[in-house]
Amino acid sequence: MDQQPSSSQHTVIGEVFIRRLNLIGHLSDADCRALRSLTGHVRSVARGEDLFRLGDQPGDVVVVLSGLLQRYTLSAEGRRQIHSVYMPGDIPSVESLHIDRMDNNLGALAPSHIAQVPHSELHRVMSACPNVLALIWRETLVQGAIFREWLMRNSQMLAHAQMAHFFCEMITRAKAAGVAEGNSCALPMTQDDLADVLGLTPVHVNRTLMVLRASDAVEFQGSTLQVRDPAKLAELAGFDPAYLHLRSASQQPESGSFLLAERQP
Amino acid sequence: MDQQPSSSQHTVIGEVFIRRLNLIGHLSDADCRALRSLTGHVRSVARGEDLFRLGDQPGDVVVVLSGLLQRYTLSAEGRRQIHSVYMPGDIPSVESLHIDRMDNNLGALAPSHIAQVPHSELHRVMSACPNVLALIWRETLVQGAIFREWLMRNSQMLAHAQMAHFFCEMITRAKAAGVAEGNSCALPMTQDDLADVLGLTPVHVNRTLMVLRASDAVEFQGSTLQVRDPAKLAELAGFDPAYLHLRSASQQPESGSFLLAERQP
DNA sequence: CGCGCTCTTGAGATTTATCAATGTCCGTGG
DNA sequence: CCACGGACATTGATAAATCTCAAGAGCGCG
Repeated sequence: MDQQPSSSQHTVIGEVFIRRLNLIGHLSDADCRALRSLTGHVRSVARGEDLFRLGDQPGDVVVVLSGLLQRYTLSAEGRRQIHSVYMPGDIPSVESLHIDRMDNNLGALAPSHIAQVPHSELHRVMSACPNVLALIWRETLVQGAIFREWLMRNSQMLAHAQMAHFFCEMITRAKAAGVAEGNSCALPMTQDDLADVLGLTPVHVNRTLMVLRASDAVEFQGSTLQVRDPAKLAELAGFDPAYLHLRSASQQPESGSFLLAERQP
Repeated sequence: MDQQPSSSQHTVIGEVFIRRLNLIGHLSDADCRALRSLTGHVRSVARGEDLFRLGDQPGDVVVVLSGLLQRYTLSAEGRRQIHSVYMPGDIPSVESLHIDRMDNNLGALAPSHIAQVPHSELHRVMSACPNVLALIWRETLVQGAIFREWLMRNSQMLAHAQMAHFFCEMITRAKAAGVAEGNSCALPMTQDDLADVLGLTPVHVNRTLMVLRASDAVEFQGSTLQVRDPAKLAELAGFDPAYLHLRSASQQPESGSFLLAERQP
């Protein structure tokens, strides 16, 4: 893994915001200019490391540059529920702008690079650009819509359909973010992690995974998700991407050069 | 049921906002004055009736004055998942301010009275009072935190613990909103509705309910929730109200006279 | 009085969990 | 270069939680 300078990286951070907000709305030139002025610092996180813990009062917003982050809680009996998985280009902790105290944890599922942007920086830009404020607010609401979909998925669907649904969401988001290659994308998480996303047992995840693999719809192995038959997968999952509120579901921007692509040769 | 005038009801609507926002933050006198200027109109909704449907583009925000609302989706196989339950004093559809298209449905679980406030009215107040904007944003984030907790509950907990958890949340929120009487509150929903909250079968809900009743911790009958042993219930549920982000968990305002209390004599 | 909605009960099927062991891959240190 | 350890994946056998189907009971309301 190459060493990242932990100094300020204005351009990179602004571009991530611009790209992400453009996926769910429209930015004016002035908005973009303001966003490019955002400053913060980049650092790397090891798998298993936490950025914020329950009860913390973060002063920064996090941006994922590479790797994979998780938002999770531990239930009373010590079981982990993963609430979200964040891929490069995502902005995990926007809601900390207006909720002071973390009611969950933010950590890394894989070695990752992130940028941290002070709240004050974002407040500065938002008060200058009402439209940016509206879109960042919308971003938090889209994340809320995803929570609802996950609730439906985990509560109402059978294991194989749940899993297919999760894979559909991941590949759709990866394509929108420009971090997919065809119908594949990096998904550096273990079967145990997947179990804690879906609320299943690792053993059952393993067996379900083999069923999906046999159906030739999708494969999840070696930290990579490969969708072999998108139509079949979507049907298994009953997947409708509307809840992601992407401006255009078919959107597929050119590869995101500003993201630190984690290539394993 | 008494007939409500469907004319503008400035005072009532403003007071609901003031009370709700004061539960999760601080309003200045100027904020309150501005909120009292909100206008909208009141109407009643029958059980089973929908206010907004998937795909709609609402122009109003809804405020619950009496009864009980649900937010729900139908899964691919036609199963209903209830994502939220809204009691008097709650503001179900705030997120429609910045998400144009509904990705779920908003309907009534019981005959209810609601007020509808045009988006333009809220935008007017929010642009005059940044603090009101921040608190309304926070309100949407708190709703997101509740989604996360429901995800954890439905994915990780056993039926009886899930149910205890839901009841804990309801009584806590009812107390905070001032619509509880001691350790009881109105909860006008059926066992089938409860099943679609918890992602269980109505049959299993019925059996689990009897277990809880026998444990003498809680009773849910005749549209009323009665918590007999709060400590035992909370322990069963592993309940920690932190995710509700109430300013003070022990807060118990005087009975909300401005809410149209639905009294069944 | 009877109909519809909700609640209750029973018996058996299905899904998923649990426990425990084995297998595989890979990096590290001797 | 090989042995070892650790993390992750796979397998088998059994148990537990929950679902399905089906029928009956209670009760409010027209």
